[in-house]
Amino acid sequence: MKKIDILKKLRSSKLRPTKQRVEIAKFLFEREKTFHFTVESLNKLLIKKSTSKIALATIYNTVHAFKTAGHLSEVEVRGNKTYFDTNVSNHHHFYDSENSELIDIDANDIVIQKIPKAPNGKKIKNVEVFINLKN
Amino acid sequence: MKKIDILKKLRSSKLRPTKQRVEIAKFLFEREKTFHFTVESLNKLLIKKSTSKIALATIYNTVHAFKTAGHLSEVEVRGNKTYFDTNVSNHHHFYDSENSELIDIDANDIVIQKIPKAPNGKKIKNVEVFINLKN
DNA sequence: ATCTAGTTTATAATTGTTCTAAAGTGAAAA
DNA sequence: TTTTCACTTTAGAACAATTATAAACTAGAT
Ligand SMILES: [Mn+2]
Ligand SMILES: [Mn+2]
Ligand SMILES: [Zn+2]
Ligand SMILES: [Zn+2]
Repeated sequence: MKKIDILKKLRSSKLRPTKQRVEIAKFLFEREKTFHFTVESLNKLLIKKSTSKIALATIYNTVHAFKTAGHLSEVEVRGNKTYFDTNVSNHHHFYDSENSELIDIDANDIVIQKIPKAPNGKKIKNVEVFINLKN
Repeated sequence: MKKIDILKKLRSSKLRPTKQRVEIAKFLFEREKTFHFTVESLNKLLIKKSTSKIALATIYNTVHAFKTAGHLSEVEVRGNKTYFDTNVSNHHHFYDSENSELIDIDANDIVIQKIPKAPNGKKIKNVEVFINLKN
């Protein structure tokens, strides 16, 4: 994803392309593979990579804004930190608890044959599969 | 589960059956259906139910001790609170985000037909399915 | 250039959880 | 039994993740 697309992405979400947002967006979205992160890990990586310091509150604000805009999704992982995911399509995960690493699984790589029907008055929004790994 | 069994459960796990542990264990395990809770919710319910106050730190200690002993499992739910489960067998969950409620799904009620193989050097520990609900 | 709503920032506040260290207690040993 | 002591409970402090606050800053419309 090129810089011009980053600007489009922000503008189309009614997010002003500020210096901070562009820098974070470039870091998150200008990559080939899915990126899974916590705000803490993202903050550390941004400190290493860039010269200008971005306030932690801004990283929280921006990540939430991107999530609300549908550019990021939240992943459920054991622990008290929140994990985010640049892959916003419907997909599944391996979870390697040794190093707290998430690995994407394409939606088509898991086929569920039998599934219970939703409780009364409820509908199924989506199905998420976690494959926990060990060594 | 009767009181005598609670005492056995504690003793067999090398946990002294103190007043507090017995009270918490009775509350958690003397019921028909699975119970999903957070430490916060458990604390509130214990305050309502019982006369003698149990320190919050004791509830944390006890819940962790029960988890370590294999009497409770931890469930992954979106959010920053940790959820526990009196069902320690391999099973799945509906998750109703409207009211943050978990509902058990028996392991046999979900059949997975196709599953990717674990990454190099890793093995599959277990597979957890979450069915997110909407209204 | 001016204006203003949106944004960033440092810092405080809040929330969930763990730590600490002093007081209390279950149960084994005397 | 009484004694003893490792285990347990407890209040409160500490810590970690996140959110709120409010003042300074800025993108972009006019
Ligand atoms: Mn989580
Ligand atoms: Mn969680
Ligand atoms: Zn992913
Ligand atoms: Zn359950």
